[in-house]
Amino acid sequence: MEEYAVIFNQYLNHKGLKLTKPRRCILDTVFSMHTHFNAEELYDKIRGKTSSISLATVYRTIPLLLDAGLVQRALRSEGRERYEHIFGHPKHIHWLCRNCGDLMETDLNTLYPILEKQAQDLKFKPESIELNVKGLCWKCIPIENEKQSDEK
Amino acid sequence: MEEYAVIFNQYLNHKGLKLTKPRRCILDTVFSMHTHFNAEELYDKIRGKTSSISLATVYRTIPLLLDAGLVQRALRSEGRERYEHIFGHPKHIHWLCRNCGDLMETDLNTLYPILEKQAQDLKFKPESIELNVKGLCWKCIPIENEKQSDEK
DNA sequence: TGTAATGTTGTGAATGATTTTCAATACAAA
DNA sequence: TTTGTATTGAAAATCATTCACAACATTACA
Repeated sequence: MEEYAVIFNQYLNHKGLKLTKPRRCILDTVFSMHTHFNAEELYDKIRGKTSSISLATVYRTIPLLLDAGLVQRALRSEGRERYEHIFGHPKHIHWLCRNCGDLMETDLNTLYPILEKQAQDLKFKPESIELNVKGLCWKCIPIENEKQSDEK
Repeated sequence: MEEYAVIFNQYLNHKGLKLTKPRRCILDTVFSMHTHFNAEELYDKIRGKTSSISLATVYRTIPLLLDAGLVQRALRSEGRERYEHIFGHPKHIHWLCRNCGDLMETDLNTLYPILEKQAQDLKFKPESIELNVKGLCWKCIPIENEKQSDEK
C-alpha cells in the first residue's frame, strides 16, 4: 500500500471510519494529479476511470483528506475552492498573476524560522500555512505598462 | 475629504466611474469598521445608518474597493468571503484557531525582505499578500491534549 | 445462518452566497 | 431640452456545496 494510503487508512481507523472503494479511488486520483484541482475537476478525472463515484462523495471525502493532512487548500479561484495533495511536496508560496492567471510556486522553507518565532510568542500551534501573493508576472508587467501609457 | 476617499475618487475617475452617494456611504462604512467583515455584515451596518443601499450595490462596490487597493481579502470563513480595509493598517499574518475560531494578527514586515528577494528572482510584481496560519491557539491546545488522552 | 448496529453511497433536492437582469433614474455634456 | 452613459434597487438566476433519505455493505455476535 502506498504511503499516502497507509496514512489515510490510519486516519480513518482513528475516526472509526473505513477505507472504502470510493474513498480509495478518490485518494488515488488525488495523488495521481500533480496540479491544483477543484472538486469538479477531481470528479471529472474519476469519471474517466472505470468506477463511477458521485459528486457528493467527492465533496464528502475532501474534508477527510484535509483533516488527515494529505491535502491542503490552495488559492480559491473562479468562485471555487481549490486543493492540492501534499506528499514529498513541501508547502509553498503561490504567486498568482491577476492578468493571465498563471500560477507559480516557490519554497516556503526560508520563512519558517520567522513564523516559528512568532508562533512561539503567540503560543500558537500551527497546523497549516497558506501564503498567497497576487500581482503581475514578468510576462504581464510590460502589457500593464503599455496600458498606462495608452491612457495618458 | 479623507485620504481614503481621495484615493477611491482618483481610482474611480481613472476608470471613468463616479463617486456616488451609495459608493461614498459604503466606503465610509468600510473605514468605520476596524474588524474583518463580510458583505452581509457590511450591509447590516449600513442599514443601521439613514440611507438604505441594496445588497447588490454592496456586492458591486466591494470589487472596486479591492481593485483600488483600499480593501483586501481576509480569511474566508463560514462559506463567505471576508474583507478588511487597509489604511495605516500594515498587512499582517492571520492566525486562526480551528477549535474556537479566534483570530489573532501579527506583523508581516519581518517577512518582506525574503519575499522581495523571491519576487525579484521570479520577476514578479506583487500587489497583495495573504498569509494565513491555521492551528490551535494557546487556549485550545490543552483541550486538544485532553481529548487525545481520553482516546487512549 | 440470521439479525441488529452502524457507516457509506448515489440521487435528487435544498441552501445560500454572489451575480446578473432589467427597467427606472441621475447626471453631465452638447 | 436632448442624448448618452453610468448607477441603482428589486427580483430572479446561477451555481458550488451540502443535505435528506432510502438502499447497501460490512461487521459483530446470537
